Amino acid sequence: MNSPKDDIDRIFHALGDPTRRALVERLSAGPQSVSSLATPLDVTLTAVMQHLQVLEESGLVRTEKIGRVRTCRVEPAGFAVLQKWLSDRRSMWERNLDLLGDFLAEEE
Amino acid sequence: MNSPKDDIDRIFHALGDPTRRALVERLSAGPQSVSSLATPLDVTLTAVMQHLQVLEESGLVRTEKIGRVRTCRVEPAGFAVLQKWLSDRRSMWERNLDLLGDFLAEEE
DNA sequence: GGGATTGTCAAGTAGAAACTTCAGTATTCT
DNA sequence: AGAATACTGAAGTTTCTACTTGACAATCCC
Repeated sequence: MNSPKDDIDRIFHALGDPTRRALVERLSAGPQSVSSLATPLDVTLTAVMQHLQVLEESGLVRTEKIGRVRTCRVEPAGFAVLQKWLSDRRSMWERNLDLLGDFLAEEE
Repeated sequence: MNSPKDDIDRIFHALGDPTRRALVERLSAGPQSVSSLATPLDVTLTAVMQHLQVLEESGLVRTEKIGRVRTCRVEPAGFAVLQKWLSDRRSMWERNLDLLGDFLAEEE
């Protein structure tokens, strides 16, 4: 019962928050621990944890705890869903423009 | 003073709402009036108007009023910004994987 | 002109989301 | 063992957001 519709919902919701997007951007440069992610941000560690949980549930980020440190990294598969949504939209309106072109061509 | 950072912020925020995403998806199939967009949705016309305003401010949708009807259509340029953000992230983590590969190769 | 259609504006409300504090646990370091 | 580090969980607060209602304006149709 985990439809792709829900996936894309969670993904866009996750990226809708600027702090979470900043986390993703920093993780794109490479894996990091929770506290190193928190350091430059002016929010508490708890807040960062909550953001990471949202990101993880959306499938954009994967985390793994070893010893007492939890390492976070980007999960490319999540981004593939986003890329697909974008491509689907584009192909839709491009098809419409083509149809319009055909129509106009037949007019003359 | 309209940095690309703000652009991407508005774009992701706009798409973070499922109703707005539904509007975008339907507009991808072709231009529509506000009321025809509102009909299948179980929210008021006013709510749809508010969503469209957010979408327009984000640059994802363009609207034009002729007579009493406002026609809405997708604005591809807005999506290009989104596509670029996505490509930038991907190229970042791909580069990192390459570097990791090089490092591992030198190990042996 | 009069009624129906289509959209706009202002103000208010309910629920969601982000963030905080604080207390607690597991792990590592000395 | 004791102190420091890194995170976890529960609970409360505040700010934001989606949505509504109701009054109003412009346009179209008969």
